[in-house]
Amino acid sequence: MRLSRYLLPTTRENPSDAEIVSHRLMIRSGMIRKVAAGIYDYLPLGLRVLRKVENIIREEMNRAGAIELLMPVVLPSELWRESGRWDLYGKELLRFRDRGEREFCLGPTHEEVITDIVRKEVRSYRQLPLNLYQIQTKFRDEIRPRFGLMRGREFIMKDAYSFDADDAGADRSYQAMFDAYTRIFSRMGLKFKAVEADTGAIGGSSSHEFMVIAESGEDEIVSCGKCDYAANVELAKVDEGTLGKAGPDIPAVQEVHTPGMRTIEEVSSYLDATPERMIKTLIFDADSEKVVVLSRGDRTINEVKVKNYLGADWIELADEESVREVTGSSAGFAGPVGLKAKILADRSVLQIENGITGANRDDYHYINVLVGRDFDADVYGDFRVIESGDSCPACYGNITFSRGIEVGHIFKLGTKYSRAMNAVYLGKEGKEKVMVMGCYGIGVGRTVAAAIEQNHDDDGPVFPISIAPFEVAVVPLNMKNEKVRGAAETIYGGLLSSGVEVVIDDREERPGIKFKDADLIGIPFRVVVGKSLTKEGKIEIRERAGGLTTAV
RNA sequence: CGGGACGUAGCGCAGUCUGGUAGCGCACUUGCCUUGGGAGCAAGGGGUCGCCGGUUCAAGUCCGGCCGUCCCGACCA
Repeated sequence: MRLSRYLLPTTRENPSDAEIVSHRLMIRSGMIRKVAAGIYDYLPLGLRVLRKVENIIREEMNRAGAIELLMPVVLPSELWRESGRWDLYGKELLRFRDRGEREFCLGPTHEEVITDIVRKEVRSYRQLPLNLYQIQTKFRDEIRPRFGLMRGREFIMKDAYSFDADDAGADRSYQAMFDAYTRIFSRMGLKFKAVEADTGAIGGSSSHEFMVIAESGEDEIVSCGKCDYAANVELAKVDEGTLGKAGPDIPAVQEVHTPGMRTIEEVSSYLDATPERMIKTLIFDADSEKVVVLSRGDRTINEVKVKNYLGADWIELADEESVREVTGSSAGFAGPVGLKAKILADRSVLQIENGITGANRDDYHYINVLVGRDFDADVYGDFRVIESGDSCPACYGNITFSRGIEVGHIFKLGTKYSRAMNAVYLGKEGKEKVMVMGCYGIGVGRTVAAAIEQNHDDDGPVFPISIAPFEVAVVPLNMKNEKVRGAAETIYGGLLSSGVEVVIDDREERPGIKFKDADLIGIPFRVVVGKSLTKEGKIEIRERAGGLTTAV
């Protein structure tokens, strides 16, 4: 490829709307351009990197026995109604009608469609297991798209779906994908970690996220230094250790005046107590029911755990009106004493020997509150977020926290979709059985962004050769010098005919611009033809990563 | 959706407070010069100042409405 004939709109300035490195560099290097919020053009250079990533994914999926197909982007509402997700998926599902007023949506994921295919085309246990995948454009109408390709609304995703005769088979399929993902991200030169994760809107029994370790990651993960436990903090189990015992001689509950004191900090400092003595009381709307959740004042309640415990489809912190409905007071004065509601208590509450909590009356709190004596929860369990200071829930080792970018997510779906949509097969014994499913996604564009987040310097991305847009850049420094130009053309032609992905920067630009651009687009090797050729008959080969230069 | 900010040439910005016929840097075109880390000189081209309405002799600037974009939060694969 000749840069003089290529579309490579590099910029010197950072775009004003890009916050993180990968977004800035993808714009500056001319890989992508924004069309609308969360919607991007892939310019030629960006597309080349995208294709590299896709091809690695494709090779490893095929190697793992998965089969590629392609499903539509526009999906009829009927299939989504069958699974129940037409009503549950919410505003992220972009819906519209065709000229005949039939309802459609843009596909955010394809469990329904693939299950429809398989239930129609697969009849016998002899056809199982089956793993089908596609690499295709998805649309999710995100509340807040951000960071370029990191969280777009339209994005390219590899999604695979496995169908097995039984749980044991499904476990094997899951493990095969786990291994394939490990190979995929390794081949891209990424530092990553597979962590236990919540299944969210996709559902199913368990899942792992593949996290590329990077400070700019939107997810926080916890991992153990001693064993191989690693999990997303939104799901990581908390082992509370030894629980405190109620003190025997706590005086009776007493109401105290706390005018305008709503937060843990305000109340604890007003009453000269530590936050550890507060009983934090939050009201949630979960599906159509209202639930009270308690934790120690210094702990953070984990909505995901509450939601999963309740088996709810959605959950949110109750608004002022709902809080008053449940407690009779405004937010900030809620407490479990005397409350008639479903109460879930994190076990950290059991450690409080002499508690302080809201009195369910504006401007009043209770002191001397004792669990079991003054109130009792319906259940005591793990409802809080893991924090530094907690120990590993698997081995009690020390845990560390880091941030990650979720580039892949694999799920054991069980029979959630196959049962709802009647995807059955005839077993050996001639009996009809429900297929057991798994699904496996990789965000292709996000993986490119993650690779840049993890590997870059001040001048641009440092791509590993496996995903670089080109392998070699031949850079003649003076296009007017016939000798320089001729040698560069010879090298370019030679590399080209031996199958190397090579560009020649044959633009009439000065050396500085050519060097900066070569670095900015992240080409792993640069062949410089300049003065050293005319003076010593040498060219230079320079590695983008590390900057090692060799004269040849 | 709550909070905050922004919208002026392809990009980055000034001008808006205090109304008077739109400017700077980069990029682009032409010429000269230069060729080892985003050179220099000269001459050019490029703008419905986000949109609609209002106030005014006069609106990029003041007022109202709308749209778009970004950040924080909530939410989310």
